[in-house]
Formats: sequence, structure tokens, C-alpha cells
Amino acid sequence: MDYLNKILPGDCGEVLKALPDDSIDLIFTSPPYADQRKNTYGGISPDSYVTWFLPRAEQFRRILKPTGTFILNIKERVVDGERHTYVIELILELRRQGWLWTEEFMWHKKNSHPGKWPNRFRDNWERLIQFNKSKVFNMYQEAVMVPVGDWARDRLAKLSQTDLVRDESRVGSGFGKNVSNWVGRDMVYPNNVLHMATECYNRNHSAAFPVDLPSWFIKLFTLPGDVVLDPFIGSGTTAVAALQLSRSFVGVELSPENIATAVARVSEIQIGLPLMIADEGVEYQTLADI
Amino acid sequence: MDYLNKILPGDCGEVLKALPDDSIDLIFTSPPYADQRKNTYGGISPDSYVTWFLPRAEQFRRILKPTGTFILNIKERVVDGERHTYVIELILELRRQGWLWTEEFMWHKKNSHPGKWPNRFRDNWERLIQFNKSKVFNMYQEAVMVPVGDWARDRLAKLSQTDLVRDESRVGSGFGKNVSNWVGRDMVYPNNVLHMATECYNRNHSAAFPVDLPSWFIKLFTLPGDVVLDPFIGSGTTAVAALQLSRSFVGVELSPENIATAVARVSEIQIGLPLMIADEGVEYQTLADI
DNA sequence: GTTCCGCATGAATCGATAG
DNA sequence: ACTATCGATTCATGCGGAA
Repeated sequence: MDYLNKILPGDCGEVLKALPDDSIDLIFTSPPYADQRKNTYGGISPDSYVTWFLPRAEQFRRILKPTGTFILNIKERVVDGERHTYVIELILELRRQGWLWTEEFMWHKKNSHPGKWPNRFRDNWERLIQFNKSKVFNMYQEAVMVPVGDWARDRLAKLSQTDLVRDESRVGSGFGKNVSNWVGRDMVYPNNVLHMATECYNRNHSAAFPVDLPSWFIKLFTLPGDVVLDPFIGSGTTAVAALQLSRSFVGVELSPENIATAVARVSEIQIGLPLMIADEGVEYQTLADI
Repeated sequence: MDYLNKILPGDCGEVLKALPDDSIDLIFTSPPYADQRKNTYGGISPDSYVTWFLPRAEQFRRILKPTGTFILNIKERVVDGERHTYVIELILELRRQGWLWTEEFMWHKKNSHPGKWPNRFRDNWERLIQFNKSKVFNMYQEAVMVPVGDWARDRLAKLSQTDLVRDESRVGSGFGKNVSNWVGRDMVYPNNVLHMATECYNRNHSAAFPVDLPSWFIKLFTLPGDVVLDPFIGSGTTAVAALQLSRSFVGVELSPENIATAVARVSEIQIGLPLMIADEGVEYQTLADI
């Protein structure tokens, strides 16, 4: 169990070979999108993305518990005026690899990149694709229930003032009708659309996704003490989420800069616990190496 | 032009053969999702959905203008615990047919049907997939601008020194800003996430979308006087949207019940204009038949 | 303490221009 | 012709210092 709560340096396709079968409860990751993080991972071209991803996914599948879940945060980029097909091809290939495509959650990003183009609007959503090894998997729906009191307020707040103005006409009718269904209940279940802003503020680190994103899935698919893996952990957001929720994490990261950032962030939480980074530049072939 | 502003009875795969090439400005449709409208279209099984759809899409492509757009509202159903792959396979096949997959908008349904399952939450979103014949197509972005968010009122009240000039990003993202550009602006461009409630009233049509949905795309991709086609027009929502916006429509529908509903709805708007329904049960082979 | 408000930042994309 | 680089465009958030 020495790989727990560590950031393992290296490429997850190799590093994860050292982990035992059926040992991970949840894989949550946001891999480098094609050609998007060029300095790291050598900038995978959209056309070779699926080929690049598949052997790594094979390791994911080996080490995930049969009751575990794999959440993939990804979005296709525009290539030559079209949405590239690497994401949907990846879904098909992962199914061929044996994964079940259980669900696709939607992350509505309230603050996307600005920009204006003649043929498209700004992209305000990303995919959170759920894969499983078997049809029966752990899911703790109560853990992400929303107080009904908060629900209406939260829902209105999450959509932001602008969104409400933008479809004023609809808010009254449809919304009010639905609310009556929930009278007398304290908590309601959420749905498959998540409204969260990206983190882009003044800090020394910049995370691609907010900590609330992995937190939500960690609560939904794991219990305290379970193990969460992020094979492309970047600045460590998934590790922060796991520790805050009393889960263990395993992180893998290639870029030394990202490793440094991740360790720094994790250390703020894990004061007094053993050092969480393995040595840099080491190739891990067996558990004993870690 | 006798096919304008009519509901043409029959299967669009056949009916549309009577329409001339390059004659439609926008195709907006919500086809029967696999097995979802069993009484109509004989309930297409998920596995044969792509095969069923492709010859119809070939007609769509023939009659769409080179500058036109095809918006497909669809969502994969759950089959045997998994999201079925017919939608993503359809995207790949349509590209093979020559379509460009320009964009995927997301419809966030604010009041989806209640329900609870052990392995998934309620489905609150659908795809609105944009296809084009060529990279250059008509898009009238100003027609769908929305009020600027509240942030601007406070933000732009008092400009700092850096706000008055172009401020280059420090991190080399290539992204700079000139905040003073925004002074006096009260409308901004929207993004690719649409927040709209589903229709709640009791219509026979099972896949009911709000009239705001086609309206948004009609405003975005057509001008007054242009022609909007819905090859699976159902209860006529797309026709209502087109007429309200002074566009012409062409509707095709197989179910007599739906045709009756659509004609009734359209008639409420089109008082005093020629009857909009062609005879039922007639096979249309040429324009003269219509 | 709480609220206010300035401000840097972000998985972007297109078209023109240069090699 | 085909690829690489560069400038232009633009929205919403939450930190952090000030009031």
C-alpha cells in the first residue's frame, strides 16, 4: 500500500503497471486534450489521440475494482472548422476494450474563454464520461443530495443572473410546476448536469477544473477510506478533493512543474503525514520500487 | 414553391425526393429517438437506427443550400444499463456521407421528468448537433445576443489605467484584453449552452421541445423569408417558430394524429392564408403532386 | 468582521501573413 | 499547395487589499 497518497512521477501508461489488479475505487481524470498541453506529453495530435489513450486505459481497467467507476473529463477541440471526432471514437474503442459506457454527465462551465468567431460561439461545456467494468457498481446517491430549500435558490444562483434574464419567460411556468412536486421533502437528488465555474484566478497554480468537480464524483462513487486515482493529476486538484473527503489518492504526473505544484497543494492539507512524493525521474516497475 | 408552409404527410425519406436541390436554408428536427415513438415509424431499434437514418440524411443534404445548416436534436437512450452508441455512430457516418460536424450545442433541460434509478440520475440535457455542407455558412450572431451579465455594470463603472489600453496576458496565452471596449455595451454573444424548460402541456407528441428551441436556431441561421424544414415535425413546433419569425416552413410527418395537431397549431397563427396541409395518404413523387 | 471593488486569468479559434 | 506563426477578438469569476 506504499503507493497511497503519493504523486508518482512518470507516464501513467508505465507507472500504473506497478499497481495491483482491482485496487482502485474511482478513477477521475482530465487527460491532456489533443494538442492542448503541448509542453507536457509532447502534444498528442488529434488524429493519434485514440491510439495514444488506449494502452493507458487498459491499465486503468486492470487496476480498477469491478465495482469501481472511471470518470473521464474531456472535450473535443475544433480542427479545421469541425469538432474533431477523437472523443466519440475513443468511446467506441473503450467499449471494444471491454468498458461499459454507463453515462455522460455535462459540465456547464459558467466562465469559459472569451472570444468571437464568425462561425461559432464560445464553448461553455465539457463532457464527463462515465465508464464501468460491470453493470453493478458502487453509487452513493445520498451523498450528493441537495437540500430542497437550497435547491431552488441554488439552482437560480447557479444559473447566474444573466442566464435568468436570458430566458425569463421559461423560469416562471416550468419551474414553479416542478417545485410543487418536492413540497415536504428535505433533500432531492441532483441530475446529470453540473454547473461550475472554472478556476482561473490569481494564484500560483491554475487548475483546469475546480475542486468541486472531483469532489462531487468522489462523494458519489466512493466511501471514506476508498482509493481515488488520477493518472493525469496535473496541479493536484483531484488529490486535494480526495484528502478533504478522507479518501486516499494515487496521482501520476509527467511534468516536474506540475508535480511541484501538486505536492505543494497537497502538503497544505496533509501536515504531519509522511512525505507524499516519490523520487523524481525514477522508473517504477514494481511496487517495491515505490 | 407549392411545398412552402405545408405539412406534407408521409415518410421524409420519400416525400423529400420531390423537393428541388439546394432549396432549404435550415433543417431543424428532433427525429424519433430509437424506440421512443413506437407507434410512429414502427419503433426503430437502437441497433438499426443509423441505417434507418442515413438515406433520409442524404435527402436532407441534397435539398439543403450550400450555406445552410442542419440542426439535429437527439439523445441516446439507455439500453441494458449503457448509453447506446447510435448517436455517436451517426455522427461518424454523417461525416462519411459528406456532412461537416461543425458544433454540438447542449440543451440544458431545466425541468426534466422526475424519477430515480439505482445507477443513474435524471437526464437533464440533450444534444443539438450542428452539421453543414460547407465551411462557409450563414450565421447571424447578432440576432441572438443576450443582455450582458451583472458583472459588467460594476466592472465598467470605473475603469482603471490598465483597462484603457490593451493588456496582454502575462502567461503567454496570447490572450489580451481591452476592457474599455465594453463600455456602453449592454448585449453580448451567447455560448453553446441553452437553458430551456421542456414543454409541459399535454400533447400527443412525446418528444416535445419548447418553441424557443427552434426559434433560437432559426434566428441564428436564417433571415426573414428563408425556408426552414423539419422532416419529423411532430406537433408542429418548428412550423410555429418559423411563422412567428416570418420564415417559411416545410414540415413532413407520418402520423395522422400529429398532422392534425400540427395543422391546428399552425392555423392559429396563419389565419387567412391558404390551407397548409396537403392531402393525406397521397404519395408525392414530383413537385406537381404537392 | 463584513462588504466593496480592482483586476489577472483562462483546455479558444479564426484569418492573414510568412516560410 | 501546405504548414507555422501571430494578432484580434471577448466573458465571468473570485482573490485580496481597501473601506
